[in-house]
Amino acid sequence: MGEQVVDSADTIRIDLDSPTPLYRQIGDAIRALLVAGNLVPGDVLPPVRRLAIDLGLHFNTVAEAYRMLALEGWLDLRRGRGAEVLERPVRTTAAHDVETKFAQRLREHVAATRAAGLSPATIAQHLRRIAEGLDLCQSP
Amino acid sequence: MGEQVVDSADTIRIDLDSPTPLYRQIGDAIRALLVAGNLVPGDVLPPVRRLAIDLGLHFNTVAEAYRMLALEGWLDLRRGRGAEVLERPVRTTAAHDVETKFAQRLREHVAATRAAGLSPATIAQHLRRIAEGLDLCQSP
DNA sequence: GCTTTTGTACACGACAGACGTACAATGATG
DNA sequence: CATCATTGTACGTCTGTCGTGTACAAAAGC
Repeated sequence: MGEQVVDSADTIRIDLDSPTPLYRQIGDAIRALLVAGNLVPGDVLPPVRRLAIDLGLHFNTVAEAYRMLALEGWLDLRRGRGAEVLERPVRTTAAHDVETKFAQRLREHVAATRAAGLSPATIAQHLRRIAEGLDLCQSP
Repeated sequence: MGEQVVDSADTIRIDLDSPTPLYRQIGDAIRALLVAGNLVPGDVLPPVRRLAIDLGLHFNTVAEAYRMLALEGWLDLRRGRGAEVLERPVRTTAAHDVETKFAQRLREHVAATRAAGLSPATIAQHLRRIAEGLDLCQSP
């Protein structure tokens, strides 16, 4: 235990022109790694200053992202020790609201991407790929 | 031509607690309707004040959303006349960047939803449904 | 022509985001 | 044990954006 998996700019891509805040972009990207299993309990994230340099941002921005994930229960955050990935119970307590919002956002995201010029076939391909990954993840 | 399809709160759902700006939520929702074909060229969107009342927002917020869509080429916006849906060439000019960002955002959105407790099976179901819709849309 | 309707322009207040600086707690090192 | 580097935290500041209020301009209806 205790490996460093997040190789910064390699897996985390930041878009300075995006309307979504930087700290949220970082947090979202790391959460994706956590859910995917690229980061497992016991792993230690890079120090905020280290990751900040690699991303070309201020370390307080990275710290904000870590705090967001800590509030969600993903990280154990202590000064002097770093950010350690916690065991997090992935409860399947689905509220109706969650599903509704997910579906709507998904439609909107797809629509925006179509409007941006990406072909429906390509979009469908990505959607199916993710869906297959989810099947494997649940009952192998 | 000239029908009013957007029945406000029926099809457009606004989340006041969301970090994404209200005008963007409105615009994204309407864009989804446009791409889906629920709104076709010649249709007229409700006046900004009307839609604002239905959504419980300020009319300038709705106007901002309309302007966003007008900049993208979806609407013909003139004072006194209203907002008319335009014929918009859906060019399939896919930049690599668009596809990459779409895939990343999609992964992050799915991860966040899983973290929120929605089951992988349900998520996969939604993904496949959208994918099928895209297939029909392209070559029936 | 006058009134109503509809989008526009612009200023204002509030808030969040990103950064800079100083600090506190942990751990390594001698 | 003392010291120091490392690491996250706290807080102030500034800029930009968001939502709104108010006044205006153009088109349509009567």
